[in-house]
Amino acid sequence: MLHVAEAARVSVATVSALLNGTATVSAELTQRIEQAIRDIGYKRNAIARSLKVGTTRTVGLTVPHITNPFFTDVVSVIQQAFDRAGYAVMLCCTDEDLNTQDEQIRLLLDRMVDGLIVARVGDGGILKGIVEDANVPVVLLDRLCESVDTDAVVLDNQRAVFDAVTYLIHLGHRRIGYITGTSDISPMHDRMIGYREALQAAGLPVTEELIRSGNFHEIDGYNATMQLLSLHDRPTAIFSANNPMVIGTMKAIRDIGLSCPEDISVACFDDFPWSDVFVPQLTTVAQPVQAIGEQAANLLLDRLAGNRDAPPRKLVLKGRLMIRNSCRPLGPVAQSVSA
Amino acid sequence: MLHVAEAARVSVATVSALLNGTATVSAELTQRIEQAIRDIGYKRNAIARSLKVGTTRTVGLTVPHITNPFFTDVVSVIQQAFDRAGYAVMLCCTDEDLNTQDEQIRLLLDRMVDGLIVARVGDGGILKGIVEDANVPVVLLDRLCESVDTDAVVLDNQRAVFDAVTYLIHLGHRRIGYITGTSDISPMHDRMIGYREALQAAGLPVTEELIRSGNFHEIDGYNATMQLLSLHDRPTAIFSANNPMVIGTMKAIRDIGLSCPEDISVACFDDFPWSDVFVPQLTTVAQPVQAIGEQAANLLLDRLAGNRDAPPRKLVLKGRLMIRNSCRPLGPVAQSVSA
DNA sequence: TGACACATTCGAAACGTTTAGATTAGCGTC
DNA sequence: GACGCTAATCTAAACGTTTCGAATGTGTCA
Repeated sequence: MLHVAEAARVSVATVSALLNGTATVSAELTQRIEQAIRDIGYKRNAIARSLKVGTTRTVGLTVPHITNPFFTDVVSVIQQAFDRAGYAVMLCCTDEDLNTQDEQIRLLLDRMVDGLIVARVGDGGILKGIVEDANVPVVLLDRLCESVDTDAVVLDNQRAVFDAVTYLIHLGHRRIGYITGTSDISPMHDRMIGYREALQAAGLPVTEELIRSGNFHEIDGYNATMQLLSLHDRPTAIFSANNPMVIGTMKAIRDIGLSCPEDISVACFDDFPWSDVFVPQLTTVAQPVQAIGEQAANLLLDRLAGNRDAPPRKLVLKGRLMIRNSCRPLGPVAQSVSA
Repeated sequence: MLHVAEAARVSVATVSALLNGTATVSAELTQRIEQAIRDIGYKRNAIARSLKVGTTRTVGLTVPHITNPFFTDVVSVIQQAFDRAGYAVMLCCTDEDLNTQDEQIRLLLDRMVDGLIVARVGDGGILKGIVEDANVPVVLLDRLCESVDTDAVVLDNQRAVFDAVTYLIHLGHRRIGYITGTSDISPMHDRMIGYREALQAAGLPVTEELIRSGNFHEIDGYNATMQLLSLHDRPTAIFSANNPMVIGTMKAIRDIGLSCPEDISVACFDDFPWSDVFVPQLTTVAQPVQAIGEQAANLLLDRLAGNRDAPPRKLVLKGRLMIRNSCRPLGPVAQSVSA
């Protein structure tokens, strides 16, 4: 900027004023400055600017795994929203590990991000302190946190699973296996409640042997399914509360020589673009990823626009049961066949 | 840092020296400073540091669409690699649009990223100038650029498609539809050559009516497939050169009332985690996403470590044909049935 | 005792902006 | 012609670090 100022024979203050529109600059100087900028190929150094104005127009986004299609989609939407608003997004993957998450958040905070969107993992960590300090606004995504009271957008997970399991019950299923992730994050906790309540509402027993948990990965879904399928009285349907794990479920069903939906019905959380193209077409609980991403971005953008004092806002969106053909109705005959 | 210095009754220079290990600090002062840092909860301001040292330990990454599973995986790998090296990653999606890409790159450059990994779109734009200025190192990912001579890691696309199409020919297919993206990016260009050469090597004619192109989206694949399937002499196999588009291909096949592989064989580029779980299990060309991501990150990290003068390095990796059951052998009888 | 080397520590000038407040010029008014 | 007002421009002090070179103190050796 100094060079530009010299070339245009003005002060740096005038150049800055012109660039920021903070003061009126005469036509003549405007002309000279713009010429100098072109000649020199000057680009404003946003780092120096950030240091002075105390804002980086950059936000941090952490998710457990970007390869989980739910997060892929949400990240995509969030990125677009911030892009439109002129913000850059720093992306971090925490790999479902609390220490990693804390490191990533520190990294982001070091770089003076203006705000944070966090699909948190585990409980505890430095997040609580950051929210309490209230220096940088935080929006929780997908996963609430008991101890952290801040803006959030989540799904009504309990209701979504309740509906899905109730659907299975209406089809005639009585023994419904349930595969969950670790229950220290709110969606898994809430989904589990939805499962139990659906059974109870239908007067069915909650059988602990039908509930298996894993660490969100395909292999965990595979192992859990293997266990369920080797029960002496195996379930006629399986609901997987996590998307990557359902791949494992399908592989286990295949490897054990069964087929879906003939031998076992399957439903799961999160929709895929290809859900209705391949066989079986999976019945899923679709999350409104577009809305989730946009709302999360909007909550943060609103804080960044200066609305700091409003009390924390929690947005709860509804899932949608996408009924396809991976769950089959169970008549008395069918039941005895598959049992 | 000023506050820390005051609290510890030392100069800021000493605090800085301790933090950076650039000079030896006596045990006593070290103790006092560390205590002060804890008391105050001091965090070093990386923005101010960046301004002074001229480096941000941040890199920019642009991809056309993060929802394309190939890019999802590669982004994930790259993010992890830079995370390990203590770098933050700013992610941008260019939506296959050159202007958007240019804006994103400017945004990243404004923020003084130390380097750039670009899965470019279109040709031209500001990339060429940036590489020539050589201020920030650039690594091209997946897509080469005639006019831009810099580090790159790409697939041997021509060979990969040659192998896949040759496989189809060996199965007995003679009329093989080909669906490509816009040919202004190198992979599409090279894959097309692979297709043509495979046909020629087998003494088969290259029929232009069997070649359709679209803009990388599912809907484009759908339309292209619809066109191919309504030819009076329709192909017995379709190869889709782009992953999202193959979803459209499958939907078109379904909507038109045909089935794969009975009526039409399908193969495509890029593997999915679920490729071998659902029916039909797609035959695909798998890219070594892990290697691609790591190599790209390594090329850039090497430049960032100071190796600026080495000539541009082009890494070409091999694809792998994953043969599953979405392509069926075509005997004379089968051929007449499907024709 | 003075000179010298060495280890610590410090003062102050950068880095490239923004911005508050000072200065200057131009103009109308009385 | 002095005065005040406005508009345009400038000067200089930040922002929070790093880093160069100087200053200080301590011990060693001739």
